[in-house]
Amino acid sequence: MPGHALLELETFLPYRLSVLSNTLSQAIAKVYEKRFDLSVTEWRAMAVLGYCANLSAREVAERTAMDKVAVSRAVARLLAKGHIERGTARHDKRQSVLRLSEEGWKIYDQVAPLALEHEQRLLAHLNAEERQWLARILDTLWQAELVESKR
Amino acid sequence: MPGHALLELETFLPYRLSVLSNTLSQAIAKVYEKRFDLSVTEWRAMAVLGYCANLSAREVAERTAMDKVAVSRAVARLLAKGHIERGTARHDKRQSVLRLSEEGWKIYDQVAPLALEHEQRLLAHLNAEERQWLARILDTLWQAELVESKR
DNA sequence: TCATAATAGTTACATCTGAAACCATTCGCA
DNA sequence: TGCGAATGGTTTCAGATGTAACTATTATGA
Repeated sequence: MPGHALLELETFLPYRLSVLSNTLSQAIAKVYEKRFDLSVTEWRAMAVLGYCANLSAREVAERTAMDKVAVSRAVARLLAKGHIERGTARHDKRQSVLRLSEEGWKIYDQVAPLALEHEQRLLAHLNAEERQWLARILDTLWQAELVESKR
Repeated sequence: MPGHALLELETFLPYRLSVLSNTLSQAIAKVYEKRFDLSVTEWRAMAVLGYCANLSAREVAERTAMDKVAVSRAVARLLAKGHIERGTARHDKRQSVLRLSEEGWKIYDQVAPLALEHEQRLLAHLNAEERQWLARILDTLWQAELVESKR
């Protein structure tokens, strides 16, 4: 095809990242979606609340990189299922205060190890040197892209 | 939180890949969605057909990592817009044969350079050594994850 | 202190998406 | 040959998603 730009998907970074990340996320998701009836957004919210309790919905959105509508819906479903509890911030009645319930913790304690295990299985294919480079490179790209996207 | 697994999203590989890849894809998509009225799936199909013409829908699906329903719909819309042409395989009447139209090429020739440029802008933040490591690591993870996902 | 703007979160609507059912064609094999 | 299974592709339906509009509350500043 003379005269046309050469865009080869197989070696195109955004494409490769996208496919890799999707198959990876789905592989983990498949497990907890069936077994615990949790969507990806729901699990993300739970994951972040398991790591840091008493966040507002906005804070959950920031930390999960989901938008506030997605968080609102995930929170509604998690409340309905009894996986989280919601209070209101004393100093600002607009803000909610979210945390895992007793039940929520039980689920978290099953899903989190699964996720970590999957990550380890994947990282096992890399040696120590490669892991360090990967971490470093992701940091750099992350920074660069976040700056770009805010312009 | 004693006794609970420590899953920190900020350093969790699948999560980092997912966020990075999404912001990256969206950044590029935003441009051609507005300017050329193309969805991500539509552009993916065009990209692969620009690189290799006369593919069947199934082959497009394989190369774009989209499922066949998504491809079917993207193809339908691209046909309606006149961006691609469709024939039938001589040896198998079930299979379609897809290629960019004259019009399609005109759009491809504008979007592909944009995408490549965005990739270059991102890669500019990495030095030669980092780029090599990244390519190598992605290869490895790609292989590993595809094998996993097919089990 | 009051009016306006900004923020937290929800709702409504239109679009997108995936799973499963579906049709047409081809393959495998007795 | 011919019949059941497999394959390529489309349609349907139910659920997910993003944008924009909305309510309630708090911040700002004349």
